[in-house]
Amino acid sequence: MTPVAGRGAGAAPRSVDVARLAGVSQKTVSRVMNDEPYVSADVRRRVLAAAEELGYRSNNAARALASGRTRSIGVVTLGTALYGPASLLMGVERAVRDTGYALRVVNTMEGERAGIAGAVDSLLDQGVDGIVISEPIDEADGADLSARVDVPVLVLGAPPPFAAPHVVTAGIVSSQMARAATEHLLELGHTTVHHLAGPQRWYSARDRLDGWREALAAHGRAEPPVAEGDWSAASGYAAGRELLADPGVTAVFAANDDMAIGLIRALTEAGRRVPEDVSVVGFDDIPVAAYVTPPLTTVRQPFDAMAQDGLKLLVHAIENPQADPLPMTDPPVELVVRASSAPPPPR
Amino acid sequence: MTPVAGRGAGAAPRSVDVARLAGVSQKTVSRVMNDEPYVSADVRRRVLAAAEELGYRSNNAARALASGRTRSIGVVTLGTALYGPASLLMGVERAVRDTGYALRVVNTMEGERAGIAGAVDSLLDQGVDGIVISEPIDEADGADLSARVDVPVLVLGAPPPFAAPHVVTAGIVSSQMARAATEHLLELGHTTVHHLAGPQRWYSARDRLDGWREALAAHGRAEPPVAEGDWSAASGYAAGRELLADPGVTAVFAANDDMAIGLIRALTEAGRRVPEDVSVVGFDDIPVAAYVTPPLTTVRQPFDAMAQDGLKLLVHAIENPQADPLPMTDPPVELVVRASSAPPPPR
DNA sequence: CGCAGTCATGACAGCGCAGTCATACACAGT
DNA sequence: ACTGTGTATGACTGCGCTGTCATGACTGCG
Repeated sequence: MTPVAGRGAGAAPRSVDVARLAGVSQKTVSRVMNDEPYVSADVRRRVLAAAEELGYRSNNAARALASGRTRSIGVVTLGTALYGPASLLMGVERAVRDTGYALRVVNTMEGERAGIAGAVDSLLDQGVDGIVISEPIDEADGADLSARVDVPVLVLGAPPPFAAPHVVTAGIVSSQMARAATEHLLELGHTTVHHLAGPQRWYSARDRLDGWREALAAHGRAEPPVAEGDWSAASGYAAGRELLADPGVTAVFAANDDMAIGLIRALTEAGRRVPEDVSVVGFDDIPVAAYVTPPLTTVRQPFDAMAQDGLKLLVHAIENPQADPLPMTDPPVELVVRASSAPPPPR
Repeated sequence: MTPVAGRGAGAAPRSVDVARLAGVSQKTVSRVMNDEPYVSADVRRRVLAAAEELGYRSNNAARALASGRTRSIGVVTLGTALYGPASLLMGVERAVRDTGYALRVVNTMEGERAGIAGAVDSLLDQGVDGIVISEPIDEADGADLSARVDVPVLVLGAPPPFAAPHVVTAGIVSSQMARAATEHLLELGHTTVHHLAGPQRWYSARDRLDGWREALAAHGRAEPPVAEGDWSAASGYAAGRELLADPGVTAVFAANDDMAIGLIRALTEAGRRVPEDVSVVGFDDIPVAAYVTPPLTTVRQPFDAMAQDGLKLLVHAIENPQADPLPMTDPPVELVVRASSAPPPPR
């Protein structure tokens, strides 16, 4: 650094500058800024006034260096604008901010070079205090990640793709709700329910598939062949075209709303009415689900609550390194019944 | 810090540790890590090997403190999972990562305590090198923000709500495309086009309103009353119910796809066919737009390209503080014509 | 051969804060 | 009065890195 005497007028004020102005020591300024005890009301007032006057902001880098904590949490997302992941990310942001931490974000596209492990690595480089993995997917290299991770990890979405030393998992009991959605259709009288699955690299897609299987098994129904899409409406449409070949299909549970909508489009174009001929249930309750034709029966997940609950666990793990993980509370998921599901046509 | 001799075995390795192992000075390690010139190939190799062996990561806080730059960019978003903003955020993440910077995110809900200014403030507290404001909205206190901002700001979305010292604006020429969408309907033969506007606190909503006005004016058409929604399908539905009162409505340009879908639902329920009786055009090209009934004519924005272009400007401004802003290139926006728009019914 | 110029490396200081410890004072209990 | 305990403050140091400058080795050239 250039050893400029007196520092340029443009230089940001430091805590010593505030200290000088307030007539106290630098350490006392630090105390005030961190709400530490043992500062008299008078001194606190003077310091705050001085800080205000100078427009002082504490230097985050210096604080992090001195304290060894960055007060930031990193989140790994899949970089899609899909409603589910995007909502979850927003929920995470809100929850993180509520805890007083800062949020750093790294995306990892499906099939991208380093994948989740790479994203986690880059967060560790940045020195985060904790990591949130939102909607994990199965990656060949997922498992070797645990080795270098030395901060608590929260996996939002089930089940965890790897076991790291400080991993907590939270929220998203997709399988239960997938089961409920399937049972809803069975209870309407459908002999069986087809499934339009999400991409099986996503754990949440597997989870929904499992729930569907459980429901069929519990009711003693045979398991029809599974169609797999990529979450997109286009893939739902394509799957719908194929399902048309089987005239016996009367009910389909799609792993998300976009695919359900594509599916309905394919059915409609072919003259199969929804729900009179075929019932369709989606998952996510995207904002337009209630307004498409027909309005879509679907499953609503409380993204905000899941994020909040999860972050509570994560912050607890960060701030109490030795303590046991907090117990998880299951978020209230909800089946929203609309017009797209109805009893099967009479035979 | 506890002055432990020898540092616990669990402590993260520092550059001196790497230096010792490689038999060089700590400064040389720093040179290698930063790809600085004047390091022999042999030394570089040894240093990298030593770093690998120890699992060394450079300490970001220390680097930031010493260099005065955090190599991170902050983004302020509106905290919605709406397709447009969410896509833009994903684009920003990608673009930021491509530049080698880290990304910090702060949301600001509409009507939240501190608003955009507060979000910017918290980013400045964190010490970002640059700020991206994604989809600005009008806030009473927006203007006073400029005072304390000492880093370049990129506003993604037009027009800038305030003039800060280092602001660059990029992308999103909504008004032009809104105009194109409206003209598309006029050219199909509609006498006039109604507009279902977005919330007018959003600049992008105003922008689209302006474009619609321009188109009508250019064709010498009178301006029918404007309905205003809140981007949601529900608000589009509500607006649709009101529009039904006027049997003369044959074409509506909605400021986003969600509202368009809600609108279509209201029309359909009332027995007005789309597009035979009423044409509807949306905005955004959400993933399901092509698969709703009828498939939606809409405007597609290249979010990734906008984010990339904008970030190029921002990074340029960060790294060349004195230089003039780079010129903006207009991103290729596209009108996607589908079944929801058609010529008006014969009278 | 000697000097300038380039390359390669290290010594040293200091970025701005928080942690540790010492100190000073106030008041309570004996 | 004397000790003990709690409160309020400051001096000093070091977090791990980068910037500056010094130094030495090597090159080319008159």
